[in-house]
Amino acid sequence: MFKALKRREKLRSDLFLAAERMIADRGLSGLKTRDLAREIGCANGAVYNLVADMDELILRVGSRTLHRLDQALSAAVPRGEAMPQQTLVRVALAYCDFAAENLQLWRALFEHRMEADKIVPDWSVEDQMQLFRHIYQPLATLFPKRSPEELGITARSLFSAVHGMVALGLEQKLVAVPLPALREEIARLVRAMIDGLAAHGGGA
Amino acid sequence: MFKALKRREKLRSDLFLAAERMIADRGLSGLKTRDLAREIGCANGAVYNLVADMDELILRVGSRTLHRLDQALSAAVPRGEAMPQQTLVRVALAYCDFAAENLQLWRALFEHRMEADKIVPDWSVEDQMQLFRHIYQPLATLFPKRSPEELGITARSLFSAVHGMVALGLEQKLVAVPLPALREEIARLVRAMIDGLAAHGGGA
DNA sequence: TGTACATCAGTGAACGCGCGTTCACTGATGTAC
DNA sequence: TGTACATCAGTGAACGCGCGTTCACTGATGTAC
Repeated sequence: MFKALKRREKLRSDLFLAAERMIADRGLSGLKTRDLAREIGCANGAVYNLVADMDELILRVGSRTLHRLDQALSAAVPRGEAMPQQTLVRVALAYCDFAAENLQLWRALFEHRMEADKIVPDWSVEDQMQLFRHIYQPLATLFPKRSPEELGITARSLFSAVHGMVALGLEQKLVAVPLPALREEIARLVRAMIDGLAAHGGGA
Repeated sequence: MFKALKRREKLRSDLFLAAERMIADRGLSGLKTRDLAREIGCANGAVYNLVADMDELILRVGSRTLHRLDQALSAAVPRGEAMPQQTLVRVALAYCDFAAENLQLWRALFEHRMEADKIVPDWSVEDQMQLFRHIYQPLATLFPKRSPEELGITARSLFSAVHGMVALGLEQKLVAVPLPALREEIARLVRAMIDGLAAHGGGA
């Protein structure tokens, strides 16, 4: 009974690792149940003893990716960094770097869509919320007078803009921008947005 | 012979219109050959007399969308607008509005991926290039000293950032931002980026 | 320790569905004489 | 004007592939007595 439980756990984590590797190598659309089963050494039906369906599996991998991203963003800001502007620039660049180094896994976070009726589990939503603090907190120190709602919107705008630049920058379609140039552009964007906010305030 | 040609032309444009409506209603993944055939009143095999395959059809619809976008952006700038900053803000907002009003068609532009080996036809690439002038030209008047390469990168950055805000803003996931607020944020972003550029120059 | 029984992970063939694309055939239209 | 023939758009059934998911069955593991 002990052994059985252990085995089950082992197989389960093997499954997650295999799925992660498969997405990283071949993209989200390259993830196939039969390949996974072969990879972890079991019949393809057995996958459904470990996981309810593919959606759950993808969300689990996504969760791992988000955690690693969280760590990367934390690591990017030196302990005791006093300037929130600097922090935001560093976080944005770390985001860019993470996306570049984990291209397919990062893309999978945004590509995956659940069927409309199925609800995203709480733990998955929580993972996403957690990350927001990397933007929210520096903004809050930078603009202590602003309301949480204003800060929330600003944080979202900042993220959206940076995300857009990373997404199109890494696409390499049409005009190919080399990574260092992209990083420079992102840093410039973040500084400009912060300056703009400082100058004109949060209201209309 | 005349009649046959006419009929063929008619059917072909019916096909494009039906495809456009179908994408607008149900999204790119809701586009099915059998539905199209029924819609335009022919057998499903006949679709392949009008168009080589689905990729071509989607690109054709995309082309129409890009042209309408082009017109919308042109219309957004009053004749004789002298201030390029204003122009850029207007263009960005018009982009946002167009995306909001043509949500699925606009999404289809970015969702569609051809198989790696197939090449995108020239006329399709050309459509995309054309649009860039709405950003490039105001930037060129604003910063007459900068090289075309610098301006190209700046234009791309500006577009990416605005596009990112529109894309995530219209997604309505997690935090839902109302459209007027989104527009305000976008205007702020564009102004901030321009100011930032004016202040710090184009180099590193 | 041994026997009978229960449980449940594991198996892999088969189900089921979706859907783009092909193809042998038809029938209407146009051409040649 | 009429007849024989050629062309080619149009037909719709069938091909082919991919692939998530199910399910009747097996066999190993654990429990009861």
